[in-house]
Amino acid sequence: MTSIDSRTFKNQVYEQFARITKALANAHRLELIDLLAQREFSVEELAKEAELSIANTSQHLQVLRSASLLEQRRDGRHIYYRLADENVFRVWQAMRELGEARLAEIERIKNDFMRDKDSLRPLSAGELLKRLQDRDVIVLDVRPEAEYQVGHISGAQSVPLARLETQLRELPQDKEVIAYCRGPYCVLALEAVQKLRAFGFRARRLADGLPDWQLAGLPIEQDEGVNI
Amino acid sequence: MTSIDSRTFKNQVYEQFARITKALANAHRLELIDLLAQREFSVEELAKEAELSIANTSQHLQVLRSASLLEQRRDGRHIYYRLADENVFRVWQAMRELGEARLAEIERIKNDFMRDKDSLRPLSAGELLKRLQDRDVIVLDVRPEAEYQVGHISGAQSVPLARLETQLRELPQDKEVIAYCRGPYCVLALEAVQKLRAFGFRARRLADGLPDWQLAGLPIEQDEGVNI
DNA sequence: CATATATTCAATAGAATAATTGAGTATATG
DNA sequence: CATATACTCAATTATTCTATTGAATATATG
Repeated sequence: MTSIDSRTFKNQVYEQFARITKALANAHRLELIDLLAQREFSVEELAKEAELSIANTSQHLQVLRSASLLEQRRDGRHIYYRLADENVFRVWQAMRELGEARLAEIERIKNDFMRDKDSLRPLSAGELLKRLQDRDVIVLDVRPEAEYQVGHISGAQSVPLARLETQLRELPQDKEVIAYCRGPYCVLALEAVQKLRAFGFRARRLADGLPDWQLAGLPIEQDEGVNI
Repeated sequence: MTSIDSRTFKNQVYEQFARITKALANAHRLELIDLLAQREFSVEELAKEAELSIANTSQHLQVLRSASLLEQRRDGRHIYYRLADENVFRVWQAMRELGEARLAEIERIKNDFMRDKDSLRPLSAGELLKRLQDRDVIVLDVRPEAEYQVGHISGAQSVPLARLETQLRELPQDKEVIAYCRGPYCVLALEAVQKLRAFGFRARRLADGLPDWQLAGLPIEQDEGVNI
């Protein structure tokens, strides 16, 4: 029963952590994780959102699952995947911060895309929280309704992008409208802000998405009868 | 000057983040990062610590550097590498927590190795802080002295493992001795505790290493004239 | 200025990864 | 119970990654 030596120990430990980093080492899998931070999705839904083939999506999901980053459940013909642990999102969040801090390319890509789309600085979570307490703003969750139901910023109303124009008349003109969506690389809030401004509203977007808000411990609500 | 579409935008962004995750997707590179969390090291030193060939170490370092995770400086014939950003360690820390939470293998490997080596529960940082304030313990930094000089827990004394036996007589017998080292997968504190107990001291180790202590904002000191 | 040292570079071979295709499996539906 | 749906599996090909080897480069030293 002789114990392993310290080099073997280190090799084994770092090899285990590398299982996780290898599972994360792919752009599509990062996008899948970013989606799964919203709610569980079926393979089909994920394939559609990430614009991948079903078989390819399935294989990527299995890579993530075999590194223990995802769990699945079957419901009829569908198999739903979800993040196995809050720490999965924490790692992605830390990675995002590292990338934003160190990779100038990311800044450039964002600027390229946002050019002319979003002249105003997005709000931080802290700023939004304060303005919510002052009852100074209207907050719109512009993600698909299923994601709103699983959890949303307290006081936000669900206005999926597709329904935005028809619901415009219900919004008060005197308050600034803040739109938020999935996260900093989700384009829904950006598009909502553009539309709102085109119709004469003062509108800005929240810098981060719901998962960041939630992890920061800020107030959220969920629709009744929804199991997370 | 037409802006890119949102799919291209997402692909580009996630591809950038994948540059980072790909750089991290290797056990040896994770070990190098864990070492570089202590201080800057030359290629030669890193190769020796991680038990890799020089050429292989150099190539791994360049992979990390091209993902902007490391920076280097030349001093004479030596090239010293360091973490480019505190966020690099934060990512590794988040990864460690995820692995400890999700990979049962890690628990098993640690138990295998620690068996008979460390019967007592290690201290958390919070516990050590309290006991330090009560002046209730002696704290030993058992890392190589160069790492102590760059930064150490306030009040800790430098007792590199190799010098431990000769310095034993200087330690008071009436207080518990707490040893700490580089991190949870560093074996130095474990070995120190074993030795101390063999000589009749009450001894335990700190669960995490200096970088975790430092990042938590807990009190550290550094030797004069040392530039970090 | 020749030599030693520390590191990088280039070439190579073997291993692992990614996307596609088509077949296979489990569940639901008429 | 045959058929459709949702997903997984297996095989293939192209690509990328890893470690090794030996040569090349930059700096220090006698």
